[in-house]
Amino acid sequence: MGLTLEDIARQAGVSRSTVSRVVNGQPNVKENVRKRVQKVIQATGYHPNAAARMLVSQRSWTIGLVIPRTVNYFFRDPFFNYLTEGIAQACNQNNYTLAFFLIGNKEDEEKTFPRVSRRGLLDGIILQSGQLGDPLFDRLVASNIPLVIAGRPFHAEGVSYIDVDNVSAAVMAVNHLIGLGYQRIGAISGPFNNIVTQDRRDGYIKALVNANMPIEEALISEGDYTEQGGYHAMQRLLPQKPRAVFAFSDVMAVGAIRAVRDAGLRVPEDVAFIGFDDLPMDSIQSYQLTTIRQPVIQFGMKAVEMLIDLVQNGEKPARRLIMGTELIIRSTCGASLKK
Amino acid sequence: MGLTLEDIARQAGVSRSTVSRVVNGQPNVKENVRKRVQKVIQATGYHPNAAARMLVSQRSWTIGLVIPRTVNYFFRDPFFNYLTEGIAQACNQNNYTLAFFLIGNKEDEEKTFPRVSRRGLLDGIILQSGQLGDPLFDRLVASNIPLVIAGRPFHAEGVSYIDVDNVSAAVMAVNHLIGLGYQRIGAISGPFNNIVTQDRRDGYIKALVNANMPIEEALISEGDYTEQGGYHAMQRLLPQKPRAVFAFSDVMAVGAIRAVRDAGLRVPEDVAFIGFDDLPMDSIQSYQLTTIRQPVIQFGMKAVEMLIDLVQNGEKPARRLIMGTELIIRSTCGASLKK
DNA sequence: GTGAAAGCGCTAACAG
DNA sequence: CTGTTAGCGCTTTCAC
Repeated sequence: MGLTLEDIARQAGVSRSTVSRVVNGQPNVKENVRKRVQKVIQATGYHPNAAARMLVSQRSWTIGLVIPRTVNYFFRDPFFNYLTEGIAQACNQNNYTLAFFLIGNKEDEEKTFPRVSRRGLLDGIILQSGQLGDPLFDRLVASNIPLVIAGRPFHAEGVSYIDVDNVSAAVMAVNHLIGLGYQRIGAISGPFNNIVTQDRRDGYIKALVNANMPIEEALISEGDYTEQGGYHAMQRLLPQKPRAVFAFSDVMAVGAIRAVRDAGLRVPEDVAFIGFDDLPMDSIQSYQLTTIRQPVIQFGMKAVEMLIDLVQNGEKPARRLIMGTELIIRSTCGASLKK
Repeated sequence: MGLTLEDIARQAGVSRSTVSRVVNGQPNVKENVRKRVQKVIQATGYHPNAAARMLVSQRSWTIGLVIPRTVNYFFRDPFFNYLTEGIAQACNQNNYTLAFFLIGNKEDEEKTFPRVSRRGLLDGIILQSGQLGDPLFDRLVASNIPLVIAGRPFHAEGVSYIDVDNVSAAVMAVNHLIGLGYQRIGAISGPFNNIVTQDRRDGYIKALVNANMPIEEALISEGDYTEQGGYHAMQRLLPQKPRAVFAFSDVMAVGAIRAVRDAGLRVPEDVAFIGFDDLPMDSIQSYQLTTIRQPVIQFGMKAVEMLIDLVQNGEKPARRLIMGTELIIRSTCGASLKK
């Protein structure tokens, strides 16, 4: 351990530069010299020192993933597992290292922020955000380091982001229910201070309007993207006698279905359901949920690719990428009953 | 952007050395000079360059978390969320950066391994392992970088690790069932090639032996730490008519309980249950599971602290830390029926 | 207390 | 094609 270019150069009887060229696969090295150097590298198990390389090249080949726990679903929502998976995968493929920053509270933020924004450590940052007024968002934008927001931010001028087309996805979901002939279509939404929630709600309304169906506030029940939340939201919704429900997440759909069954009703015969996410979760599988599939892993990978683009080709103009979704028909929507 | 020590020094009318001392909070700087320098640093928003600091100090203040997906529960098991949370938290507190390596397949491994083991990038590594014959384990040990295994490894000579006392935990679980007077106590285990599984199984057997109860192979049913797996394992176990079951994870317990109910039996009146983990999961909450609580977040934090100890004080002798668990009594064990 | 100077290990002109 | 040289930005002796 502790080998340097110098050591390899000496052993191979060449100069540092030549070894450097070989290490970096550059041309302009005679084949037999290259072979000789490679042999020494092999034999010694030499690896170039990352810090030195970073310093001289002004590139760390590291990107940061910042997850504020205002997005406090980190614990519970497998969304983050898949997002992280996608990001990690893309980092691997592009030979980037992934630095992971989980920011819980204000104190964390103060301690961690300098590391995040310190030059030299990170080539760029992916921020998983979407919460209204996230203070991290402004600080990161101000810190002037290449930045990609995973999820459309509230103030999007000049910032690059990637998002799923939640509005269209919601329209697709509700259209599916409308197409099956259901009249009173309810929604179980997330917290309204959340941009994803707002988009899906917009889509829900848009689909109803397109179909000339009435919008009833009472048919929208606010959940919190947890199973419990879905259960209670459904309990509040039940008196409105919805014939079908669009739940803004599969997890909430499961909770809502439980509430329906506890009330002595059947799914989909009495209340039909469509969810959102389609992450392969153990606890959901048996429900045969009709749902909207988000390409979460792809989403993570694209975020990395966008960030690398920013790093290599400059941050202007800001990049945008909106990803599509897919309707997955299973049994809770009652489509099979109609045939 | 692009400020260097030199710039600050010039603006403050001192030398680089002095600025460096101020930045690093060293003594031997006159108070008024310190103030002056700090003011310039404030005003300019200067941050020292991480790469340069790494290079000269030979310390990256970065640790790597390596998760092989042989441990392919990453997707589905919230255990990793909590472990990661604990690790991230401890990194924050100690001013370390966390680099995250998710290694899926052989190809990933080949691509990523050089980055993991390259000197300069990482001060040390936490490996989440426990799978029999994990090739990463040997490579990492050989790479001679400070290493902590999260979970007791199969070959433990000379390597530092942290683990939960799974044997005692399982004894505690089964003793609880025995104490409630149950006779035929079954187990739903994980895959046998897994060291955690083996330990819990050993504990299960030990408790029965201590109580002079017979060991029946047929009462141990192999699951895979998923809900489905628990369901099917229970279906196979049901003909043995167990009066109580120790499931090696809460998720499997939930699947098993479903199987019991689908068979027209009641929990805990016909079959009592105790699980393992006690991670706060949405989909489990309503079951009121009696279980063994693992301190997963603590576990992650301790792993980081152990690694930092290794980095700072040398890797010899190897460190060991075995953490205790807690019995959480709720309703599935039937304890309340006995009163 | 403070500054000058050396050097961490590497890359990238620039000569030859 | 290959070697020499000059830094990247910082920490750290060592003088003063």
